[in-house]
Amino acid sequence: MKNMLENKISQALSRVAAGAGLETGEIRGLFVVEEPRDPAHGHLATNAALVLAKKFKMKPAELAELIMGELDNSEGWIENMAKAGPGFINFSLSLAWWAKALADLLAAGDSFGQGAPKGLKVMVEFVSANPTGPLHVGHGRGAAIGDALARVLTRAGYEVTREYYINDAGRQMRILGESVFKRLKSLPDETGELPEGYYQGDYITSLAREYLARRPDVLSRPEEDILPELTVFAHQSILEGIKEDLAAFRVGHEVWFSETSLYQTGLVDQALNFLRDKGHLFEEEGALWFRATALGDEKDRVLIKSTGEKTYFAADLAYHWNKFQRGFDLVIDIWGADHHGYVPRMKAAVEALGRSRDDLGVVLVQMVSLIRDGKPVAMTTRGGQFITLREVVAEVGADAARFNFLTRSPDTTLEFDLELAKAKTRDNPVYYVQYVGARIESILKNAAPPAGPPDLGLLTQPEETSLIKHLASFPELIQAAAARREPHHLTTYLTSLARLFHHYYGIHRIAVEDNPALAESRRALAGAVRRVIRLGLDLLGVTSPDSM
RNA sequence: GGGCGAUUAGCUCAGCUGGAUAGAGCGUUAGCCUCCGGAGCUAAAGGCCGCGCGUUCGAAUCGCGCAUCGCCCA
Repeated sequence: MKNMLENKISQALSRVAAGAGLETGEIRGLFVVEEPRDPAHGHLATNAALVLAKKFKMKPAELAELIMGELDNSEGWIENMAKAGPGFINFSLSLAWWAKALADLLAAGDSFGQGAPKGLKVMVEFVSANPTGPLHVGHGRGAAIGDALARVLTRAGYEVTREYYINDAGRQMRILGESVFKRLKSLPDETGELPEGYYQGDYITSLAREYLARRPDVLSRPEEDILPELTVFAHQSILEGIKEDLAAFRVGHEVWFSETSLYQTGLVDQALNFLRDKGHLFEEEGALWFRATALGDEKDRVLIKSTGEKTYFAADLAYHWNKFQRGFDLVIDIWGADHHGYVPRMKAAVEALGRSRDDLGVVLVQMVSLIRDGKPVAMTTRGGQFITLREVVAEVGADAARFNFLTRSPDTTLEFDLELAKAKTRDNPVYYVQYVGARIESILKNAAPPAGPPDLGLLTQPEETSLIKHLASFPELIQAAAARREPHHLTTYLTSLARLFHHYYGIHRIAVEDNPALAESRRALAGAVRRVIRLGLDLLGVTSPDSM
């Protein structure tokens, strides 16, 4: 509906441009729907700020005059027009405009905000933690962002696949197996530190104990026999744990992609051959290199070391080649911000593989620090002292954890206050938002079924118009969040919506006893709020209970 | 030394494809429980949007430089 107004103004702009002998494309317009200056007016104003292309040097005020003269308001959507200040035109939209917006929302039901299919396949690859230990809090933030982004993209009209890349090849796996082996040998003593460079946590001890219980004869066999099976056992056990943790966090990947499979199916060699044919590779000092500097990276990258061992990057490159081969139009990777140096390399690789570098989108997620009692909680992966995602979810619940992970922009570090996340008060945004849903359910539950369609024209209070305006911007918000790959805008939106409703509720009675028709209209509005709260929370992967 | 991100109210943060008087929550202060869910609401106080220069009719938003913090690389 905002687009309708924009179209009208754009058309007016075109006529002005033609009259002034300008090309339409040389005029820029910017339109923002805003609260009215005078809230008592009861309408919303559209602020049209107009900027002419620099070379024509037309004053915005002159242009504003011309636009106003050209605007077609034969349908009466625009109730009031007034020039307000240099370059600004205020449009007050009629109540009928907003009543129709609310009617459209109600008619759309649960499909409200669902974007038309874009015909684009998107992969969101996220978490992808090495299966060498349990997921920690930082992984949780990446998981929440990746999963919410996938939901938002789906709602925006993309065809989305969630994927987890399992780094189950190479050195890390070997060290994992050896770590368990060393711990196995030290049993029943489990207190001693393993040597430097080995994984230390309690989970290593648990794995060792578990394996010993399963195969009591394990230590009587030669080391080269047991190491491989110990490695497989450890990595599979840990992966199972990761899957359980993610499931408890309501995160589901459709595809679990194994790094090892890239080698088994020959994809790495195929990808390297492809690049060699395209002239992106060269040999030097016995190693095979990717000429990344030609595509914007700061140095060239080794793909096969002089020892013959392929690098992690070689596998990752093959993996991304495979992603595009599977038909994805857009590939989004969610990485920890400490991998940011990897971005130019991967972009260069994507370009070398024959795609636009923009076909790969990378979302970098900054660190999480946990706060308890106002003090940071120490989190190191060394020495087994780290807070796992499982512990956090067990303590505060998946709803609070997810919502809190999604309150901030990915590129700012996040302080996660454990006490606050558990609080059942206004302080805690997730409860605040959920509370609105429960409150509305309670209000609607007490009402008799409506006799007929509500008269939405009765909703003339400014607080009602503010609510409708906010509700009506939901589809637009989803598109913006998808385009910018920033699901955290949903939390801001929902918190605002909750505040608007609480405010409205505090001022106006919904179940007005002496005016059943008005009560019916207000219940319809409340129902619309309830629906958008539910839809919005669902995009975050947070539940919206009917009672709390 | 190079790179990426951050810097907005006492605290934690939104807002950034340039628009009118920069927004929330917490905290502080003053109010509201015969009232549809008080897990709530009303209001007040609180800002050189890190600093400087530039582009523009207009900059928290864009560009350049500097400072501080975090991270990555050498």
